[in-house]
Amino acid sequence: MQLYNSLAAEKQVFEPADPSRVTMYVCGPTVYNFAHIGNARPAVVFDLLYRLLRRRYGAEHVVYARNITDIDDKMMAAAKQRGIKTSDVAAEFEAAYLADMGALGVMAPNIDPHCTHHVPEMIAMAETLIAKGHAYEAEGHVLFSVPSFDDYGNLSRRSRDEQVAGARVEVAPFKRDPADFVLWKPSSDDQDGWESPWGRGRPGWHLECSAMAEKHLGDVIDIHGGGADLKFPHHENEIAQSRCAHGADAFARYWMHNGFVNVDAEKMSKSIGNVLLARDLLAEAPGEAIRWALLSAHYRQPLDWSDTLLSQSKRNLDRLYRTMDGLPEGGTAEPPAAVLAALEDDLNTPAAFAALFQFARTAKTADDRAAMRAAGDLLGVLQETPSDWLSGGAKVDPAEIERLIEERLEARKSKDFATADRIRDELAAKGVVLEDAAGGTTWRVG
RNA sequence: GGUGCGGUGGCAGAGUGGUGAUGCAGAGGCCUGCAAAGCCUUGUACAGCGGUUCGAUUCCGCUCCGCACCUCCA
Repeated sequence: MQLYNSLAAEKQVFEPADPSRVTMYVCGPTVYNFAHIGNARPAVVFDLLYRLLRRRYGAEHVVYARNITDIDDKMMAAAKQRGIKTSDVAAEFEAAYLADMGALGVMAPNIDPHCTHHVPEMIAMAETLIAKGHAYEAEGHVLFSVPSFDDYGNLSRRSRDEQVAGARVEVAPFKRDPADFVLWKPSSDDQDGWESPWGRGRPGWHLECSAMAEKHLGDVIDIHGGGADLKFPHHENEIAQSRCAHGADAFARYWMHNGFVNVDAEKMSKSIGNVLLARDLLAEAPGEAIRWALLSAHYRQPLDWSDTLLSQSKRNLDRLYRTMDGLPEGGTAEPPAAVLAALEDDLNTPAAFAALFQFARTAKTADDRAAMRAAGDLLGVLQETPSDWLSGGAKVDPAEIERLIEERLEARKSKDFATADRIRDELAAKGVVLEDAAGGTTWRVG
């Protein structure tokens, strides 16, 4: 299997350090709001990778951790505004996140570490970094000393000079170097906080992932994933923290970054008002169609979300379900080799889709149907029975449809095509499409 | 200003130094009472200008255009 490693900026053959324990960490959501379609993309992309790894190394040999960030200033602000506890905000939106991702076919990771449960580990890591001379305390803060880590900037390919020159944010006076970042910061009485050697405070965002990855996956992990925007500074800082704390020459061996989702060619943002929530999309389209749309472009490319994309995705799935519906059941098979090969080539989902369509065109047997289903298992689609999918969303009672089909059949027998066509048109107006095949008339939702 | 990514047919979107993926939409045909579905056929696609090459959409250079990131946005 080949994966594009952001750290090396090239596609590489993936070799886990230990095939009996393949480790993967992905930056999960900060649970202060409902997940939008952009949040869904990494969840879906790395879910696909998880499925591929499980297939290749065995489900019991893959450990996937995706954190829940439940300490955050935005969350505290939301809680204060609503007069509830931060933990209540977290619980509400974590549940919503899991429900929405589940509807998109995203499997639960093996581990979903919560920041609030790992504060002691974070404090310990900060202490280690101070002891090793990579961090220092200043005015209740603990800061990471960027100049103490020579490889800082390797992932994002930025030299320290450039960063300083490009800095656009006012530098806090207590920083020794403008690039230093916060590991721990003090909390006021009305803010959430934990006791620490530096007083009551809370961890910095970057430290959370390093500490949780260390605890659950070990000092060096195989794959670390996340959105492209996290490459700098978040992932750069994670590398600095973990490598300096562990004295290791690597944190994650492979770094993977997914591209952004735009909406109608514009960046999604609250000010434009074009933020698409996953739950709203799920109300109007099947989860599989949304997932298909998210996978229709290569994960490293930007994806332009639109109504057209979503409806085309639905149609693509209709086509595959129709093919499966016409095949006998009961076969067993592996996914088509071309589909698997495309996916193992850096998750080339568009090529995998193309291979699946080509396979579908010549599919004839129950085993072929099983192979399509197996490909669907890997991609996280084609999980419904074809008849359920094709009749989904019908606004007419199926029994009524059957009665009208019978009535039309009688009309056709007596060559009363006017009546036959009237019945067909009436059903079509309700979204029900009739198909006269050799074996009889079937219907589906158009 | 810095760093990185990208510009492929009506749309989406892979890929490749030489035989023009795939899906949707379009055109023609088969099938059908007519349709639908399916199948077959079809389409002046690779931003521009140079260079390397027997040959470039694919490699190199330049130009134009777009996008992202540059301290807590997936």
